Order: sequence, then C-alpha cells, then structure tokens
Amino acid sequence: MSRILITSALPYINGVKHLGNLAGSMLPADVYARAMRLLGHDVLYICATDEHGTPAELAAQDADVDVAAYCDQMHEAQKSAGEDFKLSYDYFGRSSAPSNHALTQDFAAKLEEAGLIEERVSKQIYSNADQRYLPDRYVEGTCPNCDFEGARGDQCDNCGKLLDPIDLIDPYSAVSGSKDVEVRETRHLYLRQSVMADDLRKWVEGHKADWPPLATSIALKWLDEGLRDRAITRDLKWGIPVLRDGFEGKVFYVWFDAPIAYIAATQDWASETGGDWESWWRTDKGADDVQYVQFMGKDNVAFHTLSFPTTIIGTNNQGGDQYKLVDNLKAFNWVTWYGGKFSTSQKRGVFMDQAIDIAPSDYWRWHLMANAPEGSDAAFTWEEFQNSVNSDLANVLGNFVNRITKYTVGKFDGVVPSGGEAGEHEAWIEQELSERLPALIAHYEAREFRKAAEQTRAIWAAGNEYLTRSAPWTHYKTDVDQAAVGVRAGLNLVALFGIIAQPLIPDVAAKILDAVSVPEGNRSWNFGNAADLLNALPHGLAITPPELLFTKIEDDQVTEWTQRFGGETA
RNA sequence: GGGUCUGUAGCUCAAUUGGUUAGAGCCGACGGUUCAUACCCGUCUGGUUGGGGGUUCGAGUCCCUCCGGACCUACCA
Repeated sequence: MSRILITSALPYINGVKHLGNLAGSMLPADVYARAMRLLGHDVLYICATDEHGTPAELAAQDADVDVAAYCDQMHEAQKSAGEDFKLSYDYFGRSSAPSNHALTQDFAAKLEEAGLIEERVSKQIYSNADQRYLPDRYVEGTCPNCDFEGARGDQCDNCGKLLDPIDLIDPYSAVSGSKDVEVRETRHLYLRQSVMADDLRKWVEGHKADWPPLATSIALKWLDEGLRDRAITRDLKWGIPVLRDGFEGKVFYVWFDAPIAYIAATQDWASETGGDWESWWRTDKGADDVQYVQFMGKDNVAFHTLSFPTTIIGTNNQGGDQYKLVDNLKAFNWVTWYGGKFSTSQKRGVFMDQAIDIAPSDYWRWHLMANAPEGSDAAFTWEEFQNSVNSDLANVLGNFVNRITKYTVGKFDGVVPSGGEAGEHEAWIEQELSERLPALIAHYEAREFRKAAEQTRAIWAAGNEYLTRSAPWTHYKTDVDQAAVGVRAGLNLVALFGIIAQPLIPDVAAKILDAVSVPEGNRSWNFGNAADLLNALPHGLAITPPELLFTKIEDDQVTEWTQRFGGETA
C-alpha cells in the first residue's frame, strides 16, 4: 500500500467550469483517486476554488455583488457541480481561506529570509474611471507598430507583435472603455526565480522519463530562455495582504497563493477530519513516502514546474520546514468545441451545470475519459457523445447486464445456479481476464485514461463474446447443468464488470453491484485468479435485474442540443 | 516574430520510441444468433501516414522545407 496525494488544478472562481476544465484536471484526478483507492492505496485528493485576481473582482462587479459574497456563491456553485459529477474530493477548499492567508504569508516570509524576494518599481496603467490598475490584457489602444486600433496591452491581434501596455497610443480601459487612464509607478515584490534556475533545471531534467513531454518541454523551454524574476504582488483589494511596510493595499498575485492553497486546503481538511496534514506535505514530518501527483491543463504547466517549485525549493533550502515537491505531473491538452475553444468568459461550449441537466454524470465521465485530451487536443461533438453512451455503455455493458440477469430470473429462479463444470468457454474468458485485468490496472497506474477506458470496454465486450460462445440458452434445452455453468459465469462477470467500472461510472457501477448483491467490502480490486472470479458469487444468491441502466440518446436529442449549444460556436 | 506540440481509414484515436504486411472502436456492407433496451457475435470494405525532399539496409517515427491546427510567450488565470 502506498500513500498517494492527488491535487487537481484549482478551478477559477469566475463561473461554473466547462467540460474542458472538467476533462483536463478535476475528472481525471477523480478517476485516478478512485482507482488507487480500489487498489488499496491510502489516497488524499485535494482541490479548491481559486478565488483571487482581477477577473474575480470584475465578475463580482458584473454580478453587482461584493467580491467576497460573489466568491461565497460561486464556491458553493462549483462545489455542488463537483458533487453532481461525483468528484470524490477528500476536501474541496478555498484559496481565500484563512489557512491560505497565513500559509502564503509564511512562505513569503521564508522566501524573504532566503533572499529570494526583492522590491522593484514598475510602470503600470491606472484607470481613474475604474479606480484600479489594469493588467496588460485589460488595456487596449492603438498598436504603435501597425496602427491597429484594437490592440491589447500584451499583444497586438493584428500584427502579432508583443507589446508593453504603456507603449499603446491612445490607451483605454477594456473594462469600462474609459480613456481616463495614466501611467503610474508602483512598487512590487518579485520572486527571484532566476537564481533558482539551476536547481529547477536539475529537478525537471530528473523527471524527463516519468513526466509527459508536454510538461518537461514547456518547463525546459522557459529555463532555456533564461528564467525571469516574476512579480508576485498586485495592486488589488481582494486577495492575501502583503505584510510589509509600504505594501498596504497590495495583495499577493493569484498564481503565488493558488498552489499554496493545495497545502492550506489540506490543513483545512485536517482540522475538519482530525487528519494529519503534515504527514502528507512535510518531508521532515513523515511525508517522505508520499507519492504526490498533480493533474492540470497545459496552460498550468509553467506555474507548476517553475514558480511553485521555486516557492517550495527556496523555502526548503532555508533548512527549516521541508515541503514535498510534485512527483508525478499529468498534463492534458484541451477539449475543443467544434473547432474552437471552450471559453468561460465567452460562455462558449457546455458547462457543468448544463451538462448535468442533459445527461447523468456517468455518461459524461465515460465519454470525457474515453476521449481524454491526452496526446493532443480532443474534439467534442454531440455525435461522438451519443455514440459513446449508446454503443459503449448501453449496448455493450447495459445490455450484457440486462440479458444475463433477465435470463437468470426467467430460467433459474433468479438465483446464482449450482451445477456443471467449467469447460473450454470458461477457459477462454479466464485467459482473456488474466491478460486484460493486469493491463487495466497498469493503465490506471500510468494515468493513461483513454487506454484504461478502452481496456474496460474490451473486458465488457469479452463478456458478450463469452455468452455467445457458451450460449446457455441453447444448452438449456438439453443439459441444464451445462447452461448453469454459463449463467453462473455470466452473473460473476456482471459483478466483475461493475467492480472495474467504478472509477469511471461510479453510479451505474453501484447499481450493478447492488443488483448482484456484492457487499460493499467486496468491491475493491483484489483480483485473484480468473477461475475464482467466475465463481465468486455464492450459489443460491438471489439477484435482481437492475432498472434500465442507461437511457439511449436519441437522434432528435442530438439535433436539439446541437441547436441549443452549437449556435454559440461563432 | 520566437518556442513547444500536432496532422495517420468517412469520424475519434493507436502503433513496444528506427524494425515484418500501419492497427482498434465507431460508421457502412454482409452473415449468424434469439437470452437481451433490435441488442450481441462474426466476416468484410476502407490508408501514397498533410505536400515535397533527404538520412538509413529499413522512416508514420529522425533531418530540411512548405501547408494547416493548437498552446505558451512571463500583469488573464
């Protein structure tokens, strides 16, 4: 048994997340957590809402509520959306929690002692109308390079040139449109990542073999270009206050405090449950044997491989508190939406709350993981979704469970029959299982979710092939014992199929396991030899065919959804 | 502009990291079965691996170039 700490990238607070966010971090982390628990590991899965930064303040302003109240609301909404999708967090915290304030300030103090923080003055656009400093992308104006009038402060969309907002001609606020803006000097703290570059490179290069290329290549590219120091404070009201003379009214940058919230949320988990957070995070307090796995989208990689590790390594180098660095990092590409991107701000695509109104969470979980954006971006289409549900879930799994349980009721009094002896057909399925089950486990351990889903489906399909081979309905006419062997094996396959389905489709898996009365304690992944798996249910055990497991998605539903959501493609 | 990734069957994706004849699922065609939500099982069709050039005994894989897509490019997160 291992101890496995799992975090998924923190969902940002500015709205319920779309399917792309779900598929790229929270859901795979959950599936992994469930699989590892089934394998008997001690798992702690931590997530939280990421609540600071300019977009949160602006979203609150749009909603015409106080930012703290807005975050309260949205935190509850996201927590509830997570519950709807059966995300099995051990704790779902908040980056705005008091624990994170204290811990972030503590890290900052230690980095200061380590000489890794310094003050610098920079020029920033201030909007008098909005009464706020404007991040680069919230300033627009005329491009000094090509005279394009709608250039953003960071980059001109017309000529592609990287810009500094103070160079824009006739700058205006993208928030209010006001031209009443001015350049002000403002003082900020910088994290001296540059002095950590060698440590970081050594660490990243040590993970070339076990991290996805997506992760190491992004990190090394930044290092190759020369890691620059990064401002870790902002001129905002909402956030974690910087405890320093002259920094009144300033807060830490959201990307500085958000990853620290992984730890702070674990502290909150500990205070709620009586757990010991230090044994998970502090290598000087027993966390040495913990395997820490992070899940994130590709846009998050730099922060998780460079900035946050700078915080951790810099703090550890002080020789005091020792914190864990990530061991395994799983980065995902995007789920794309009819050729474009999902977008929270532009409300394009399908969002978690809408998705759950359309179809049960298991349908989404299955489809998104069977088509996870692992190797490259993955296209979402309604037709593929329909296909996944109808073909994989309803026809292959649902029909299997239904056909054998109904037959048992019809011909064997609804109980697991005795009689007969295993023969060549049973030997065939045993061979299949003895190859496929270890492969399935290996895919989960390697966090290869497409392959895990594919193998799961292949095992279900093998069950259908087994029934075709053993054909108990044919033997029943001449040799009831022979038929009993097939029915018994079939019912045990039902139980097994439910057991292996649990990480991906927990709700239906539970229904299946209830139908064949598998006790809660017998649902973990201790697969013995395949012959025993086919004879695990007690003879005489009463089984109950489940209610319809999956409702097929009809063509007219696909048409309706395409019209309802597809119109926003643009 | 720079960097990284990517382009394989009608669709969604594989291919033990340079090694036999490029494989699965879906879709389609045909056959079988009748326990089942008309589902399942089997067979078959389908490819100049984006274009062009190169290295090599051998290239989907490595190099060059062109074309398309995505992401990052440090104050959006």
